[in-house]
Amino acid sequence: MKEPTFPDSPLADLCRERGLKLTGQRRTIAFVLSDSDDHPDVEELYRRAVEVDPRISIATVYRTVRLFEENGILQRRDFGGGRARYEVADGDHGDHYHLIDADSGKVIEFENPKLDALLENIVREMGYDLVTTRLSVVGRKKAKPRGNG
Amino acid sequence: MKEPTFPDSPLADLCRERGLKLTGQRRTIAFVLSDSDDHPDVEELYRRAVEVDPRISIATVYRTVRLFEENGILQRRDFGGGRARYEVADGDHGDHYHLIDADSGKVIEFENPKLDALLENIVREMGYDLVTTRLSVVGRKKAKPRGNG
DNA sequence: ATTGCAAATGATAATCTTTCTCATTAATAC
DNA sequence: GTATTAATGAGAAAGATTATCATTTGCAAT
Ligand SMILES: [Mn+2]
Ligand SMILES: [Mn+2]
Ligand SMILES: [Zn+2]
Ligand SMILES: [Zn+2]
Repeated sequence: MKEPTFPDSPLADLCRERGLKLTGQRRTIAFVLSDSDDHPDVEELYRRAVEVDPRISIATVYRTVRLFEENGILQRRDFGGGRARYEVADGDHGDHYHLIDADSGKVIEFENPKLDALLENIVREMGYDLVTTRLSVVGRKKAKPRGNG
Repeated sequence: MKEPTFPDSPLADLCRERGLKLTGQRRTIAFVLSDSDDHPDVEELYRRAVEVDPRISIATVYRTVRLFEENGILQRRDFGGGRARYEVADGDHGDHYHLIDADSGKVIEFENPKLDALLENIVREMGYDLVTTRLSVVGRKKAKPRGNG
């Protein structure tokens, strides 16, 4: 019966601004998401959310990420591996791409205006307007070249 | 009891070269794949294979695309929509990318050496060797600008 | 051509992620 | 505080893929 107390997160505010009903669960999930700077999948979000408020079900996490994505609050990512992953669609964080370490699975973000522009141009020259770019590269850490091999 | 007769496809030969046992089913699936120039999913491959030889199960199609992918014969693609899609990893067809028409779902292939090089460079400058590029863009057909609106 | 054996197949169960159902609960407006 | 309506929880269902296991088959050695 005791409700956990935590401040309204930026995402919770966004939720309100869009006229979405701000339930306890959504407030919790929004808090967890605002607090994350990685790319959790639904199971991981569920774990983090339960830690803040155990009165939450995984069904609601699924529902909420879908809702947030439909409302432009979240971005869904697919890094392979079968489950969707999510991150905040942050205005000032900006569009970015992902490099996945082939050995560790670690996700490294990067931006590149040249790449932005090139993709725009390619698509335009094919007679289309760019709607979405789905891009991730897998790489393997280079062995540092040594003076004496 | 009657076996369908069709010539060995390039992929069937590849299969033999790699020392993979060339079963009737694999010959059929290889034939169907060699005959395709699109990006079928497993269900679609199954449909095409059954047309050539009904003595084939979808389990074997799943097994075979996995085997072929592990052996560099096939490439798996993910265009969203829940099912993996496949195309021949053709040496002379070359690496290419995919533009998906947002309205029709049609897949349009393109190559772009500048893009190849840029991605290589970006990844290298982050200290990695490029292993795989997963890239597809979604676009919407531009309305042709008209002299009189 | 026959035989022997390991590997592949077919049918179906199991798994995994995500969505749906429906009875119950809770958020917002009055 | 009450009413209304939407959201939630628990579990069933769906959809894609993989695993299981008895049976069949490719292929190499006779
Ligand atoms: Mn995927
Ligand atoms: Mn997918
Ligand atoms: Zn990111
Ligand atoms: Zn292609």
